[in-house]
Amino acid sequence: MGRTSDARERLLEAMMELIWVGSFGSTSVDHICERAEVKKGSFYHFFESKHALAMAAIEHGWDAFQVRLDKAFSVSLPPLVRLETWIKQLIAEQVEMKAKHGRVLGCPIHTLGSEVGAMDDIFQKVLKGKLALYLRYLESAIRDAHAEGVVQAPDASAKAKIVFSYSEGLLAHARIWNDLSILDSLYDGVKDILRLDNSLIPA
Amino acid sequence: MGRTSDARERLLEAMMELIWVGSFGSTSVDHICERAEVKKGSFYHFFESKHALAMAAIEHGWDAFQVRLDKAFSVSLPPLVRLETWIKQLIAEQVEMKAKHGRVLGCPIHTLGSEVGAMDDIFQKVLKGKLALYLRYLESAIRDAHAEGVVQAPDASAKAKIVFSYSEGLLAHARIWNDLSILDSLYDGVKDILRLDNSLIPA
DNA sequence: TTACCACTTAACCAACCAGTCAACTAAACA
DNA sequence: TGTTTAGTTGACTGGTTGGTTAAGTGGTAA
Repeated sequence: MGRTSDARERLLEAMMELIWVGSFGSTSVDHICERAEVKKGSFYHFFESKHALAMAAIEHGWDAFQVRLDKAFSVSLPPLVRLETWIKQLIAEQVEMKAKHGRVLGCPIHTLGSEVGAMDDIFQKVLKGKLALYLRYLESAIRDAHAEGVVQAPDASAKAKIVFSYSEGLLAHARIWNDLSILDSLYDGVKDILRLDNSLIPA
Repeated sequence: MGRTSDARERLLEAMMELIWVGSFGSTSVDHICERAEVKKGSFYHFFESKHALAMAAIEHGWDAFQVRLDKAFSVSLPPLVRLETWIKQLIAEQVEMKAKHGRVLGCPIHTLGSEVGAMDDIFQKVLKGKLALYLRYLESAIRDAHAEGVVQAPDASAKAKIVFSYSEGLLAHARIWNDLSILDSLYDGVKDILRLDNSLIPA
């Protein structure tokens, strides 16, 4: 009963875009509504607050992201290929966003998490959950790679955390410099951390 | 002539504190004035805008930080001791801030830089300058360590960038998790990246 | 065909935002 | 001691903030 609408989806996507390009603090409800072509009353019909929309937008964005993660880290692939695909996807996404918005955007979860700090408990809980999930993909691939003997990582969990922090740090660096070429070193950096002399892909 | 005042310094410190604990966006001129116990009129007597104060506060905070960097990375010390002192200082600072504000704050320049992205050119120029300067300390110590043969870093510049991105990523991680213990792995992580089996300090 | 209700619309609110200003105060120096 | 002037004060502005409300509109399902 009643009419249908895609305003909810348009709001989710506008919010994600604005938070990613700018920040949570710099994104106002009016801006979101304008971008989504939705009137303010409709906004509050679908979401009870700006915070609630932000949470839903992160959740929504993550779901799409996880599909790509599942593909990149498919257990059907050799572990080194998984890692290589992950890096390729990551860079491709940044290239796409730079083409779209003229800026290197980095990782939205890390950027948003840094911004709000531990100021908002519920918010932070969601972000921490996603980041922990992300880390698991890396850890599993590195553990498998170690088991195959193609990588030196007796403590796969510790190694994954290093790779993860490094990649997030580098993404933030690229965002601050607004320079895609900074990401060129990601491939070699991960190789270095994992002690791979040759290509990630075995010949 | 005319009276003197330390209101300028109080404003600089209040701004630094509020930006570091929260964010630029969440910090209002009223908050700054309240924290610094300065009336708004006085604020605009010393600084022409909130932006201008933020820039001055970063500059002011960096100057104090650089004194500690110069001490930690003193060429009089063996390169590995420099790196160890750097990590010790970094952690000590985070411990101090957590005791003071109840939160792990991470690196203010990286956090602020991520927040404003490339949206504010002048802002970003200052932040990039500081980060580039910071990187030089690491690079020099790693190059010296390699020359002494105590570290495996034929490309000291590349290695320094990895260590730097890793440390910034880890700091952001600790901020998001609001957990000091995350920083415990910094020591081992840097050792791993630099290929040091034993303690950083030679026996 | 009609009744219901999910959705839409625009006007509205109090609080807050960055920034202005003119009158005022007191410390430093001659 | 008197003059200068850097620093102080509080009231003010116009615009924006997140959020509310009440009256409508039109698609859907019975």
